[in-house]
Amino acid sequence: MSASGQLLRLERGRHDKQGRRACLVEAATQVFAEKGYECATTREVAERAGCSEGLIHRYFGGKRGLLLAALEQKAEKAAANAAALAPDRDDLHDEVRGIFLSYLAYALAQRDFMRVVSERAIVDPEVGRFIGSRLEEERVRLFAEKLRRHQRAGRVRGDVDCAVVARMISGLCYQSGFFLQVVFAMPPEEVRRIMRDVAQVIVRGIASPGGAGEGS
Amino acid sequence: MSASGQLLRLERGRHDKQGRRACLVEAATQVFAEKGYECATTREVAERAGCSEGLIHRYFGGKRGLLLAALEQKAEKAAANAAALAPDRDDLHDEVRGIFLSYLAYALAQRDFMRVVSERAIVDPEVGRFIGSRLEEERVRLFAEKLRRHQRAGRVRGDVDCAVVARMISGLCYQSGFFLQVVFAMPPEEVRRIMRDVAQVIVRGIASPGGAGEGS
Amino acid sequence: MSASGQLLRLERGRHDKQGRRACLVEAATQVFAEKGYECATTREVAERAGCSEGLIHRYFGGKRGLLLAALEQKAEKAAANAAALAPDRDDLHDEVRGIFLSYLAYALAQRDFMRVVSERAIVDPEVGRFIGSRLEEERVRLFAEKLRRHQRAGRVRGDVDCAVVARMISGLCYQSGFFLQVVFAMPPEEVRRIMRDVAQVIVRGIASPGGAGEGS
Amino acid sequence: MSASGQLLRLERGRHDKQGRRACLVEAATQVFAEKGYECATTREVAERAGCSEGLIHRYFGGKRGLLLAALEQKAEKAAANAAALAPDRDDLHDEVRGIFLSYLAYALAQRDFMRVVSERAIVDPEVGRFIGSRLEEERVRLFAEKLRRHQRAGRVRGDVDCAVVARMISGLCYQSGFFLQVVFAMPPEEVRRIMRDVAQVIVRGIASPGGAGEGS
DNA sequence: GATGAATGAGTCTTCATTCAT
DNA sequence: CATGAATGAAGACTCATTCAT
Repeated sequence: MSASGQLLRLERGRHDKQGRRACLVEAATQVFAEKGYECATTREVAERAGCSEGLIHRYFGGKRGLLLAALEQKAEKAAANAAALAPDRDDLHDEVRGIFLSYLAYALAQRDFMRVVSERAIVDPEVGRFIGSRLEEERVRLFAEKLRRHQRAGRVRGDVDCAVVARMISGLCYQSGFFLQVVFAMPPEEVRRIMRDVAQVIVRGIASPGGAGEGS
Repeated sequence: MSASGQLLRLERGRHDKQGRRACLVEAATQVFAEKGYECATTREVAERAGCSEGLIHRYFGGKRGLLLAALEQKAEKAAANAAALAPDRDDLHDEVRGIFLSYLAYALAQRDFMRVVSERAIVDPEVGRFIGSRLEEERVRLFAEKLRRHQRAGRVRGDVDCAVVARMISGLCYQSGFFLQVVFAMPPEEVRRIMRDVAQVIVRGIASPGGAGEGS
Repeated sequence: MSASGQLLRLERGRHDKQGRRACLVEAATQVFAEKGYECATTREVAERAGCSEGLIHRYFGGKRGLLLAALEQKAEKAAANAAALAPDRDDLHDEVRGIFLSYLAYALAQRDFMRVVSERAIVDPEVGRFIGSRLEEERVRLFAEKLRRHQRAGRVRGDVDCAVVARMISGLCYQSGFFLQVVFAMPPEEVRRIMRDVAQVIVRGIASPGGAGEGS
Repeated sequence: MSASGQLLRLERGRHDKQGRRACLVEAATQVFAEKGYECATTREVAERAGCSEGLIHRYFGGKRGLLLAALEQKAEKAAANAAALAPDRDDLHDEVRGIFLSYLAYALAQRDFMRVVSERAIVDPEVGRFIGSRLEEERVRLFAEKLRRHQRAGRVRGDVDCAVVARMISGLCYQSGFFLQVVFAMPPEEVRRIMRDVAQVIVRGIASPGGAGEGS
């Protein structure tokens, strides 16, 4: 989102711990996204934040700590944004399809930083668990809540475990949004087509028998 | 599989291009799995292969080329193994559930090398596309074939696009096998439980209306 | 001695130049002893003294000045303690042996700070000269005085230059107490045995011919 | 000795492991002596040796390993030189005085590298023990041998433990040669005067009663 | 053709010191 | 006057790659 936003700048030498931390996290998010974690240098982050390299180590304990801080901030923002991305729909099919399509767009926009997060999550177990328990769980919870609303309205079968379906949807979001589109470089329009069909299969799999879940 | 197999060894200084290449690829697969790509050193690979570092560059053009060669070998093996892992079943539910459960076991066994492949696929676009077009497509094709067999037998609705569902299944395999189990460190039994439910939802979503797709 | 004494503490922000200086010197003595001069950080000293790093520079002009101040304090204490450590004896042999043995015990107790002082004396010429002229000369003077008492009593040959012998004794104290025991890690009991013999050789070398200098 | 000798040089890129190691040890000895251990940089050592920095780490495992190697070489040379420095004398007093005076000259010549060795011996326990067991013991053994020769010739009392006196002499050598002259910056001629007197005291302390040990 | 010696560019990190508040 | 935020210079070490033998 605001990764490309205006970079906060503080005049050099100015005493402002909070501001500096924010600058550094912002600069780090940018540089990591552009260069990847390994290729990013603390020096460039410091330069872009307009402060000295030492501060990174004082405040975050090093390069890794800086990433963790950036992740933490990301998680907070993500929680706030997630709900806004796909507004509740009264049609189950619209809901599921909406989740997929909005995530596909989001993943495309965030591709660079997502690469960093994904890579680090794989390589660094602590980051992996952090992502799993903060970002992933958060999204699963949100989706489950959406599904339960439909379930209460009778649009989803009573014997469906919404948490499981939510996890399935979340996983498919990530697989299609990040892996298909970004890693495997599959054309976005093709991915969208696939996910529309996938939404239909899922909806058919969870919709109440006689129910009015199907839109198309 | 044979990652833990006996390490081929050639006497030092012996001229045997084919043998050397094989030694190096095998050693690289091991070292990459143990240390991760970045932390693995060409020196250790050469040592374990029992030859000189220079050879890695002569034969593979460097560390990256070595990984590519290891990937290529992996892809060949994977194609052979894939079919064997989940034998065809006549019950659709058994089929889908079998695919998931066998993949979960496979991912757990291959976790270390899988980490390397996934990480590199994310970081290195060429590796990403290679994995996408060789490993992923291969698996999707295999799954689609399985689904089409059920479709021809009338167990899968005629209007279902088997390729799409195959891709969905493949994505969910990877997501649950690697991300949930390995990256997010979710307990394997919990993942298995989830995927059994997921299989049911999918089957319900694609089974022929009157059909006998449901087992449990 | 009081290196392990209670650490004086002043409430933060309190204005008390004398107290602050004392706190800092005490904290510095501890930290230097524990970590060595190079590895000690002004930050830790400040933390342990309960004040800010900047004060070290304001009061002592930097890390080196802090060491100098600690040394100065040490020299004052040492002068006071030296006499007390080895009380005058009427037997020459007891006197010399007593000097050695008490120093051996002292060196063992002060090993950590002694390491710092010795190292800095070697590396920093100013510190070297300071130690030479304050600590060393002081001790030589004290020992010479002791010897002259024996000389006046006729127990030491009239043609002996007490200052020289005092310096010799002082040097042997340091060599055995610090180098043999601490640096070369020779077992203390062995060092004591050696120094008892050394005392005898010295006494025989300075005692009046017919004299009653020999005890054992 | 040859610290100021011609610096061996190999043309860059030339393959010569032995030669490179020798170059690096020699260059290190120089640079350590000039700058002190801490201030010496591996970069300068490499530059002066005419090779790349990485070699220091490959061959010696780092800066510390380089010092250890330089020390090892020093110890070998020292063993060879020691005997030559103070040739055997038939007069006991000449012998002892000769040992002192030759050491005083040696210490003055070697002052810079000696500073490094001493400092490191104090700070780094492993270096301390190395110096203690290799250099110190070697010298003590040599001196003891010299004394035993005099003892066999009846010039030294039969009840004198030559090993102890040798250690005493060795300690006084180091104390006067390095500490008095170099660390405490006492004028060399004064140190020589003191040590002549010290020699006399020692000789008087160990010479056979009726013996002809005294020269002056 | 194989070896392994040599390269050298590149990075994180540490800390005494300064100076805005 | 005390604080502690910010500085910035400096250095050891790693490793893929090259090339002399």
